[in-house]
Amino acid sequence: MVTIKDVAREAGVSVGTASQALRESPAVREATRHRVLAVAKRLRYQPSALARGMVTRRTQTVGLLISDIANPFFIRAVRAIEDVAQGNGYNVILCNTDEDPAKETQYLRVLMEKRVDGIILATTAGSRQAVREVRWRRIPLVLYDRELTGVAADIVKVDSVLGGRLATEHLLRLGHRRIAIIHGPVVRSTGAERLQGYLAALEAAGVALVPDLIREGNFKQDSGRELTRELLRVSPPPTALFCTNNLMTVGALQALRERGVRIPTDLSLIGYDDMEWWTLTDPPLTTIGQPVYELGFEAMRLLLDQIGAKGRRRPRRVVLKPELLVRESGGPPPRMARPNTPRERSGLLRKARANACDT
Amino acid sequence: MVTIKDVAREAGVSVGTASQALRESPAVREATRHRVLAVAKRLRYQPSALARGMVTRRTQTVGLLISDIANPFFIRAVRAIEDVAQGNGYNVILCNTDEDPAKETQYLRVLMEKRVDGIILATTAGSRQAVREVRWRRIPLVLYDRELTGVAADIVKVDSVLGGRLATEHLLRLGHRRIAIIHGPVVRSTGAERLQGYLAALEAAGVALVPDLIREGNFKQDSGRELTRELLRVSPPPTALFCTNNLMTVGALQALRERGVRIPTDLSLIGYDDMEWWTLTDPPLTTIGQPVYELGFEAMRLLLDQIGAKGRRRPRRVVLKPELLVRESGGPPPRMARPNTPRERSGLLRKARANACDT
DNA sequence: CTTGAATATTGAAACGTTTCAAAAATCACT
DNA sequence: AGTGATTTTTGAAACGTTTCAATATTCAAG
Repeated sequence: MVTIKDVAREAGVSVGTASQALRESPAVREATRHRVLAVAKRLRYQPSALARGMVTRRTQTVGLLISDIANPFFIRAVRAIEDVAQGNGYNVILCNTDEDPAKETQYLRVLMEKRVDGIILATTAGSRQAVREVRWRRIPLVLYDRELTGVAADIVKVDSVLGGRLATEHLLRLGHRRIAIIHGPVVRSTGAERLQGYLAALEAAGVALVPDLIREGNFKQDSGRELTRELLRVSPPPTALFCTNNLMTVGALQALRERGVRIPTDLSLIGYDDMEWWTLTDPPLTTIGQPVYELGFEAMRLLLDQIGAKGRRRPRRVVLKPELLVRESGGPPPRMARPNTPRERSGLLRKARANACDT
Repeated sequence: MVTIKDVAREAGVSVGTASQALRESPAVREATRHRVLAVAKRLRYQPSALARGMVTRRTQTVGLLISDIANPFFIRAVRAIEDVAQGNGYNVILCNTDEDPAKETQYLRVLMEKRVDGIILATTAGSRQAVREVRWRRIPLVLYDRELTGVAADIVKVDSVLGGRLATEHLLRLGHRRIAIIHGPVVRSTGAERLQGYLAALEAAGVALVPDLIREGNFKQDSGRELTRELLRVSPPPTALFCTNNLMTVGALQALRERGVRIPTDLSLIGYDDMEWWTLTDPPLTTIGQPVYELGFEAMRLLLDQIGAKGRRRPRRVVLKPELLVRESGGPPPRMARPNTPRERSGLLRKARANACDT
């Protein structure tokens, strides 16, 4: 491994001068700088970020913990965060916690050991102790998307209560009263808030709650599929379903398709988060959209701000607004559309009838 | 920042002993070890990976460069690679090059500066110089998914010539003769190979090539959409389209939908790579599937093998097989269609008829 | 008790940088 | 040529670990 010592020797200068020259310090003479740079190039000198980090106490690296790398919602944020980081001379170490608090704790430890300059965290809410450690060490921290009670840190999020309300009100407006929800884990702030918005909207409309229609998923595809299957077995079945994140919505779509339930004829579906291919599904999906890029952008801005700040600032909050994106998966409830029996909605029956039609 | 010196002082031992104790070396007495560990915990001692890395010349970190983080194909590989890495005590730094050679070059430099123990690279093929540097420094390297001519390194890939042939033969078997292809950049080995498979299949079937039906995209969604629009303007239009990666296929779907082209009635579409939600599109898509998890798994195994190896081994190649996944987006070309009206299969028509039945 | 062997601990070098006070070289004036 | 000011360069400390030869301590046996 060729070190700065080799470069210095070869260029006939001291190590100190070589270091200065390589970092374009103005304190070194033009001629010397050229000589050193030439030698460095010839020897293929590559500075060690480890050594540099030790003495400068800066690594120009930030850690980014997301809870699901398969979720496009986070991926788009990664883009934004990377863009801003790159533009400011920072590298990003991306860690995927898979909604697993143990993994989150472990990654936080690794990032601290690597002496990152700051951390952006979409928490699973199960790693409070580790997060406290981060704060205790005065490592710049920005919470992303999800709150963490009891931890005073900067946060960037979307108003999920509003999101839950927008979705539910939309369904109410269409005439639905039996509205099912598959919400996320209530320990995650997003899970709790979207549910809260749903409840608030129903209450405001004077619609009674049906506990059977309220199910807690885990923000992953499988739970969306499984819980939708369960909901379809409830009697009488819901006329509308609100699925509170994108992956669970994909799962719901699978279950609905497998049961032959027509959207929105038999059931209205509203999802959460926007995805490119949701205009390609059958039918295109009505969802709650979130300003994802902005979210990531703001998170990184806040982090840089903390890194640059002298003392401790008081925590800042950035709360963005979600919006309702109406496409074609919402419609009036079945009995309002047509005066036929509730069984009408059975997928099996429909298929049977469709076949009959064909003959 | 509390260092190992503080721990040693507080525990009444030398720095050397403290170090040993913390790493559970058997050369330190039980009692001493306990004392040191207790102090470390109390002081919230956190070792510095930087300092450790300097002296051990190991960082227990590997770099993973993928070319598009929005592409589920790579994401699933990331999972596999992370799983294996984690299981062997390694961390992964994930870098997204966005199919941009400049970014790739830059990331390779950063990873070398960070002294990662190895690199897994899905190359854009535009960073040959930087990759040579990696080899020159004897940093373990595994090429992933894509070849890089002139660089002798381990590689894990899928046989894309075969993939291209399987797709094309499937369309030929359905009776198509005007088969369009949107292939990837021929500078990427995957781009070139899939095209090659397509050409070989056509030639073997004695079907003349139509240059107008052969278009080069960039593996991103936009190019899929744009090129599909162009293909639809060719006269006479193709009866089938082979889209050689998943994102371009999404783009193609958008273009087809926007033009009201029915699949497979008006046009048969075959994509590449499997995605969860491709069973949810209208219609479910026939594609070439690749053993993604295995691909990642093998890549990390090879890398660990290199890291553990003494001297230089001769490069290994792992080539996996793709498979044809037949779903519903392929059918006979329009004029060969069954005696009943081709429109029969149209999604719109189906809906209309279903509604008619209901009344 | 001694003694020699076995076990545990110490202390210093090394890893590759940056930083900065001090020394050296150069420059601009007499 | 001498002087003081200015610009360049040097050399060593520091960053926080690991490693390992050298020393110190403990143990078992006589």
